[in-house]
Parts: sequence; C-alpha cells; structure tokens
Amino acid sequence: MGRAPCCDKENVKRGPWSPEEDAKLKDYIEKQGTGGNWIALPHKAGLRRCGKSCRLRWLNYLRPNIRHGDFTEEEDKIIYSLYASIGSRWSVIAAHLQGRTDNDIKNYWNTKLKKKLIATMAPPSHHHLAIATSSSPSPSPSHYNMINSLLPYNPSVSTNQLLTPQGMMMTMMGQQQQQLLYQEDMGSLVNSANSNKFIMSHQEDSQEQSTNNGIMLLSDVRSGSSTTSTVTRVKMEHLDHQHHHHEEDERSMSSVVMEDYGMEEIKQLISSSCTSSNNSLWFDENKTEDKFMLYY
DNA sequence: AAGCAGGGCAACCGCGAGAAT
DNA sequence: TATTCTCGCGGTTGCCCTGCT
Repeated sequence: MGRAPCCDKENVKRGPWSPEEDAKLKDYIEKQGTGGNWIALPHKAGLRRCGKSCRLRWLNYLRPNIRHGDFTEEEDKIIYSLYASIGSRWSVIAAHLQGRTDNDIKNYWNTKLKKKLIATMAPPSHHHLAIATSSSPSPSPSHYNMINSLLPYNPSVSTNQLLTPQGMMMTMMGQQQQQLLYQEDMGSLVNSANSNKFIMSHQEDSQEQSTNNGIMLLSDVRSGSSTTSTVTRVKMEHLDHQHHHHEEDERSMSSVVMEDYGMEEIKQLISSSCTSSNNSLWFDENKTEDKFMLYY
C-alpha cells in the first residue's frame, strides 16, 4: 500500500517563494506558531503551499537569526571535523554552527568545502597525510589541519590548539575523557565493542617525548539511526620504529584507517592523496569491518 | 553580442522514525 | 498490535547567474 501524499500536489504552488508568501508565512508563524502541524499550517496561513515546503522555507530562510554565506575558517574547521567524525549528518553539524542551516552547510560542503579539501589533499606527491615520523620531514601545518579535521569536533578546543600533534594529544586527553580509554602501550589496545567510544593509545619514549610520539587513535562514531546509519571510524596510527616495541616490522609507519558507509568522498580524497609511489594502499573490503588502510 | 558551460543555491523528493489512532 | 500520519533528514534536481569562448 502506497503512502498517502502529504498534500494535493495538483493544487499547491511550487518553485521559488514570492516575498508575499514569505511575509504571510513569517507573519503567521510569528503570531500563531507552527501549532505542531506543518501539514495544516499552509491552509491556516492562507498559502497554497505544501506543508513540507512551508517548513523548509521557515527553517532554511525565514526563521530568526539565520546567517547565509561567508563561512569563516573556524566554521570550515568545524565542518571538516564533524564530517570526518559523523559523516553527512548535516542537521547535527548545523547544530554546532550558530545560525547555519543544514541545507546551507550541505550546499556549502558540496560546492566549496569539498573542493577546498581536494585542493588541500592533493598537493605534490611529497605531501602525505601523516604525523611526522622520525624518518620523514616534519609535515606542514596543512597536514595537521587535515588530521585535525579528522578528529572529533570539540567546541571548546581552539584552532591553535589543534595545530600540532601535541595539541592534538592535549585535545584528545583533555577534552574527550568521557570517551577515552588511555592505554599505556599499543599491545594492550583494545577495540571496544561500544559505539560512540573513542579509544586512544599513546606511546611515549621517556627520553624523546617531544619528537617521537607514537599515536594511535580509533574513533568509532555511529549514527543513532539503524537504517540510515552513517558509520565513521577514523583510526590513525603512527608507529615509530624507535618505539615500536610490539611489532616485528621496524619500518617507520603511519597509517590511516577510515571506516565509513557514508563518506565515500572522504575515502576517495584520502586515498587519492596517499597513493604516491612510496606508499602502499590496502583496501580491506571485509564486510564486517569495511575499512581501508593506508600505510606509509 | 550570443551561446554555452559550470557553479551556487533554493527547493523538492522520498524515505525512515516515531507518534497517534 | 497494526496502521496511518507527520516530522525531519539527506540526497537530488533544476533554475539562475556568471564567466568564458
């Protein structure tokens, strides 16, 4: 049995809203509210529009304190970060950006930010998405920015704080305590069965802490919806051979693991930026894990 | 100046979740 | 418990504007 249409499509106006319609809708909602029923609202307000159309118009354009255009760098970072963490859940991302609508952010991402990311992620071949290793030059700030963008968003973290591995670590350590399990060594890293849990293992050499941090991050954020779930798992590993006590392979190695069912774009961006000759790229299409790994 | 292509954005569509009946 | 209805969401479409040839 088919679903009943929400309105009589033959008798409703479609397309761009006129200033008169805007005024009617705004006036009605300001005086009467939505009444909790968008379907009935257009009739009451004297509009020949579908209730869904009215809702969309109000939420995306007419409601107070809406901002359009001119996204700031800070907002860009927030969007990058949240997208990396939760995927294309625009309403959630919008909730973190005062005055922005999900539609605005979605459009902004699709038309500008994604391209900006491509530009960032596709520099000359000597650029890699990686945390500095002892055998490679220090990454540029843009690398940290990109990596920062993969970290879960935390509004209390300043931009500057995110710009260095140390800052990132501070961020993780200080801000995500409720979600973090801190492990003393890699070998004891466990993959939590719980969703929405962030697991981090951090190795340090007591003599060379400042330059040779081993970092392992595992982010597992799942949407609440079982059917439209966006699963994002960002795992970044950096195993420096000098501190790599638990593996046979002594190569300097950093890896990024992205698991995701709704972030194909991110996958492509990262994989395309990390396929230079000295990297090996592994896709693990195991359906139970759905992850791919990038090793340097 | 005209035609075309691409980008940006507002609006629409269809689906799933959850409330109401 | 099953069915219907509304809301809210993400994906997609299509119009309009701008820049290029």
